[in-house]
Amino acid sequence: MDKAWSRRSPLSLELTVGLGPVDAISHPPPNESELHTSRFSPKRARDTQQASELEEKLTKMNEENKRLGEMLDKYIEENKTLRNKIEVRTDHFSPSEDQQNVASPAKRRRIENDLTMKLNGNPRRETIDETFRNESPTSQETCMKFQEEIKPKSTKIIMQTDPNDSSLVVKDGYQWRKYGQKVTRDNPSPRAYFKCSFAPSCPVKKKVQRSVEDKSVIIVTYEGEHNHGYPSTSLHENRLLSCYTANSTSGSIITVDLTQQGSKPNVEKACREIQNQEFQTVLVKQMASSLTKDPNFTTALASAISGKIFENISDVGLE
DNA sequence: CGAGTTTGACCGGCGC
DNA sequence: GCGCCGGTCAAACTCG
Ligand SMILES: [Zn+2]
Repeated sequence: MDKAWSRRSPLSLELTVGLGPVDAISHPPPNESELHTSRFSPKRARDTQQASELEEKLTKMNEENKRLGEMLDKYIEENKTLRNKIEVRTDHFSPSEDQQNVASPAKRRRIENDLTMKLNGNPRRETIDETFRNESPTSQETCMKFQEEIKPKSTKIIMQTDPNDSSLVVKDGYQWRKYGQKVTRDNPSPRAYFKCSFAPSCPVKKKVQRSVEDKSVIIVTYEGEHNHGYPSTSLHENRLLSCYTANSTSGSIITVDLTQQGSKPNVEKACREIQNQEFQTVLVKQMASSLTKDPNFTTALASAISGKIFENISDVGLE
């Protein structure tokens, strides 16, 4: 396994670098006449200086943009390589190994449960990444686990919620009707089962359960896709959901912080999250899993990132 | 009174 | 075949 990819920690995806200082953006660029028609007026020297400064800034920003683009290309390329290696490894399994690893649906479910357990018990949220990068005697099996995780058309979302809020209600933009609750074997916190309130015309279900170790973290598993729009009119909720749907086809894991849910989104926190190592790890993990399934990965990722950045910019602008 | 929630019963798949 | 477990059903209940 190529360790270079994982070793390049913390995956220096400096998403904010291209934005530069905010004032460089908020000042409108000089128009053509200001740049080129200045005569021998007293203001000329100052204008020229301003113009050259602005041009310099513009050039710098263009360079940054170019660099970001190249970085993105590089990551896409690396993830393609990664995917190829996963496929190669899978192909090299002998039939006997295959039978040992995925002999029956039950065994497959075991593997899934195993993963979920790790997920539930790991507040640092590096589950698959950690499992995947550790080269161990069972690395082939973990490779299969990775594949198992991205196979189903279900999406796991790990949400940070207010620890004081003991309910399992997640405002994701859709309306849900609870149809069951169960205490599962590996988690003392009950698991709640929800159906979309548009059922039976909409088949979507979700499971919500708190993490074993960190009860402020809840894990939401969505199954299926909605065949209708958002009933909710909340912009914030819908933005959250659009982030989810952008990734829903790839069976990826998404981390969302809902601590500020109900009030104004915490911009600084969101911004910090983008730069946060864990967030980046999750992001790149998403990139990897998205690539293995979704040819339109770049579009989805770009919209997810730009959505997050736009959210920050627009909310900062409102301050 | 209707819609949504709670909760014990039930069911099917699986391992032993 | 039996017991375990996750998932679902549906009657009873609650709330607006
Ligand atoms: Zn729906």
